[in-house]
Amino acid sequence: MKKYSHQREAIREALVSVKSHPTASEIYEMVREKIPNISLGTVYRNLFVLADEGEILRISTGEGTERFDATTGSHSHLVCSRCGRVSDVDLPTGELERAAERASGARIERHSLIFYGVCAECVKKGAS
Amino acid sequence: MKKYSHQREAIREALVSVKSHPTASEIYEMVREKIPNISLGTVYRNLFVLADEGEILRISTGEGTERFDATTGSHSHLVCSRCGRVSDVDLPTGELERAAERASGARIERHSLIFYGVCAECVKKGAS
DNA sequence: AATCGGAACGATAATCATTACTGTTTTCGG
DNA sequence: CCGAAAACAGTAATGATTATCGTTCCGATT
Repeated sequence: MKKYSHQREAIREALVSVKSHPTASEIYEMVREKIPNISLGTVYRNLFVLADEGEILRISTGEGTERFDATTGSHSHLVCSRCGRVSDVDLPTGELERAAERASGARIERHSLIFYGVCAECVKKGAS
Repeated sequence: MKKYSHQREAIREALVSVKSHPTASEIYEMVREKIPNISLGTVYRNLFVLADEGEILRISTGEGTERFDATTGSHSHLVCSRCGRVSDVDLPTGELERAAERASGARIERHSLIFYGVCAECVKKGAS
């Protein structure tokens, strides 16, 4: 049976409370303010549990570290090559999976769409 | 100045010779048959050089290890949850980047689109 | 309220892909 | 052929993620 733990709840709340897409260690630091002696392993374990339950999203940007996102609705991500931030991009991508199934004959369950470039904020600051 | 090395050429040829999407160590093993004492570091270094030059593609599937692809044309990938293989999916995705630029105001340079599911081959074998 | 088995925890060690370092070898323009 | 730049092989270091293990907590059942 699945059990409630306030560690898991604190981790989820920490993630929900930010609009950014923190790494496991960043979440670890956030949660440490509530539960100072929480273990990094616990953070990882619960992030994976939450991701399996579909409560949060795992994002692999290919830029080093895994990131997590409390927004589970279908959306894409942008990795800024200038500031490194990962932000959300709202784009209707529902058609993509069906198109890919037609093109490949596979049974597709989910997808990950990540854009790389310079975010709007960094474009505003200085030229290229 | 950039210099020619037959290690780099062997690495590129090894990658071109397969339709799969090997990891750095798999490429290392392939190249070892031609250059038995090549170093794994050399493989990594040259894969990154080739990727920077745009001669090959780096693929981060989020399933542990980085993979490489000699096919540089715009296409997507499918990661099979049954057999683990990574295969190509030909899908016109040129519109995506423009749509994302409109939605986000960013200047987008490239993107990565990865599908997760059961590949056609595994669907044929046994039911779900 | 006390009990018990399973789930989760904290601490810590182990993995393992990727990077960094170092002294030596190769490439290639002059 | 010569020398500086680039690349190499070998190896050590890094750092994120995983695994282990003895202990603690949760919650259904008495």
